[in-house]
Amino acid sequence: MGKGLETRERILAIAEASVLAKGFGATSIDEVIAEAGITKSGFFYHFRDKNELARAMLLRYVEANDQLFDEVFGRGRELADDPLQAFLIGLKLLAEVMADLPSGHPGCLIASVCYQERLFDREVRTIAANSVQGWNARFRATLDEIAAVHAPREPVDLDTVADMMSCIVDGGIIMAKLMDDPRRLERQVLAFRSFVKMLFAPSEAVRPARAATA
Amino acid sequence: MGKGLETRERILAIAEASVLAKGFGATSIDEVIAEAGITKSGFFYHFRDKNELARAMLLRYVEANDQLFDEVFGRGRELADDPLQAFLIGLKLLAEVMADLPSGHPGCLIASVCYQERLFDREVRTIAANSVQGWNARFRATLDEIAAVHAPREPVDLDTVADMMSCIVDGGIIMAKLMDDPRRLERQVLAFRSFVKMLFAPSEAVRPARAATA
DNA sequence: GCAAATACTGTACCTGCGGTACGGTTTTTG
DNA sequence: CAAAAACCGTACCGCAGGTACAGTATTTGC
Repeated sequence: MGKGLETRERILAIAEASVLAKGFGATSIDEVIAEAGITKSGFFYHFRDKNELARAMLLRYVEANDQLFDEVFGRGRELADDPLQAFLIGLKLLAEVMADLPSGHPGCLIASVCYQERLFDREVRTIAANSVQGWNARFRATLDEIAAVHAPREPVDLDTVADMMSCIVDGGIIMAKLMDDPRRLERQVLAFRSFVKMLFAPSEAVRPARAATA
Repeated sequence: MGKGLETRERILAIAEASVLAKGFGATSIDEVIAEAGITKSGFFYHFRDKNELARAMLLRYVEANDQLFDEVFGRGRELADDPLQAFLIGLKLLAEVMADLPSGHPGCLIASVCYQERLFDREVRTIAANSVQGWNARFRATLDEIAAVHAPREPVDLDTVADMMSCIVDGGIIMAKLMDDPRRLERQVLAFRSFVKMLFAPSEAVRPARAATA
């Protein structure tokens, strides 16, 4: 764990914040190195060019998100045996994490890349696409487990529901940033949770009274 | 309708495409004027600076979207008396419009602005926020009409459901662009439609058989 | 049909940034 | 203590945003 990696990490964190606030094209290397307390030469020692910076940023972002998902949905599985309940708990935890971010979610790097695709080489775009595809596959697998136990109320495509998770989060982030109200993101995640609950939970019209509320 | 407005419109269309593909910061005036077939002086005759260009682009985008929503949901109201059915028809039409775009949805300018906020003055950000707030208010009003007739199955906040509409579309656009598959956006809109349907439509468990499928 | 807006063109210039090149220096590490 | 790693300094190129301003073509109202 040399000092080099530490500097590299600092550069990536600063660059990520800048990209999420101004976009990749408008993120100036000069500003990044000024904030990181290094020189331009130092920067180019770590990254060959801006595209390599983008690649490293994306990989860092994806890894952090993977870890977060592992954490909340793993915890869900620890707390409930039923796959539906486990997923609902995970979503609740995820919503809480989103709400607890000090100054709101800083933004989704994937979305940022998506809205500036022409700035990146194919590799960067491939990383972005594959990452989201990975998350969708993960949720799809979870939904399969759920559907094996609870029959869905509406005939919806589970791939689409899995996609919806990512869509809601990305859309919620935009909404929260736009309105300067972090709770909007939390509410969107919880709304998606309601959707899943409604889709798979036994109808309250059939079994009223004390339905599961987890 | 002078020739000036025509040139102005051409500039705006070209700039919008560029901004959605590369971001505002990376959109060069030189490229825009080259494609528009005018000179730099000509550009600055129409727009004082890049920020004024951004303002005009946003207003143009918002107006076009307003028109689209008027169209599809107005048509929905023409085809059905029940507010729920009218909304569901509107959503179906919207999904069709999204799917029929020749090379997929080009992107949401609002989202683009949101991910490059630091590049714009407060006015631009205000326009973006107000526009989305306007759309949310519109959908909220529609949901109120629906809720007055059909009791929602789950106790969800209607403001959040209204927000969800914008979130799904923005998220769906990102997903579609990322995966290079326009149908993902269509499917997300239809999934939201299923959500609304499930939320307000009478339970099929209670009234099975020939439930409305519009 | 003519004057006055309108809608531009052309040229020249300043600033700042992304990026390259490369030699030198400090710091860390085996 | 030597070699590798992690930087610093400087000088330079080309492009882009933006300003300034004088001149010209085109449209429009009367």
